[in-house]
Amino acid sequence: MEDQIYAYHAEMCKVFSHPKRLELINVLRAKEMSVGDLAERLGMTAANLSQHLAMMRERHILISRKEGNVVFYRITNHRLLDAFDLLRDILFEQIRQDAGLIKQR
Amino acid sequence: MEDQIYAYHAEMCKVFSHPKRLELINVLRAKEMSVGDLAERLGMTAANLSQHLAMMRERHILISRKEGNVVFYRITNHRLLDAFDLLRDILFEQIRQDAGLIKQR
DNA sequence: ACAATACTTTAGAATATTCCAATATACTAA
DNA sequence: TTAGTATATTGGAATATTCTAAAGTATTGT
Repeated sequence: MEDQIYAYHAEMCKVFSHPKRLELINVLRAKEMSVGDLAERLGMTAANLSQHLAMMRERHILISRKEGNVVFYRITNHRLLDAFDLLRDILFEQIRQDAGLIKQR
Repeated sequence: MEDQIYAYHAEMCKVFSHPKRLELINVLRAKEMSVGDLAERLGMTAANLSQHLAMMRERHILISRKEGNVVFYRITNHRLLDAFDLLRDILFEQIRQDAGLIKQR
């Protein structure tokens, strides 16, 4: 039971463990976007992007909306951005500290 | 440059993307622990655990302290636990919502 | 109906992650 | 010095992730 929670937790975190998926989340911060626009913005093929989008949709991180021929994606729960920001902040703190250790010598 | 940040960000998040590493972080929440005790608590071989510990050490998530024969590990930056808790919370929220959708039918 | 556009899916190769088993290292105690 | 304990590292097999290329689906415009 507890193990199951860790497993789900890890599955959700896998979303964050790819640079392009992080960029995607950051780009969708303010507004929804079409697959085509996202592909251009991120410099990826539509096929590859679509795979990432699918895995994030399955995990309920993103939802899509179809308008004619075009599919728009947006972030499901904006608290996810709080997690994104917090992790990035911790990273920056760490980088500053590591830099400090080098300077000290 | 911006790409580099996403790459580092993703590297840090990989720590969270394995159930046993999450459990490890959660167990080290309150206190440092020896490798032996951790191995027993998590039900892993010392060798396997040691590999996870090494990757977390390299990313400066954990630090170790040696006392005689025994190595103790602890969390470097406790803000990481805030991220852990936030992500878990988002997960629970999601599970509740998904359950709600099923009940509605 | 046909071609074009936007996106998705599938198959498979390349790469990365994970685990186990065996060996290596560091320290302690006899 | 030797044996024992605790941890780390290495090599290799099993599995998972990622990307590319090609084919598939849905919708629009002619």
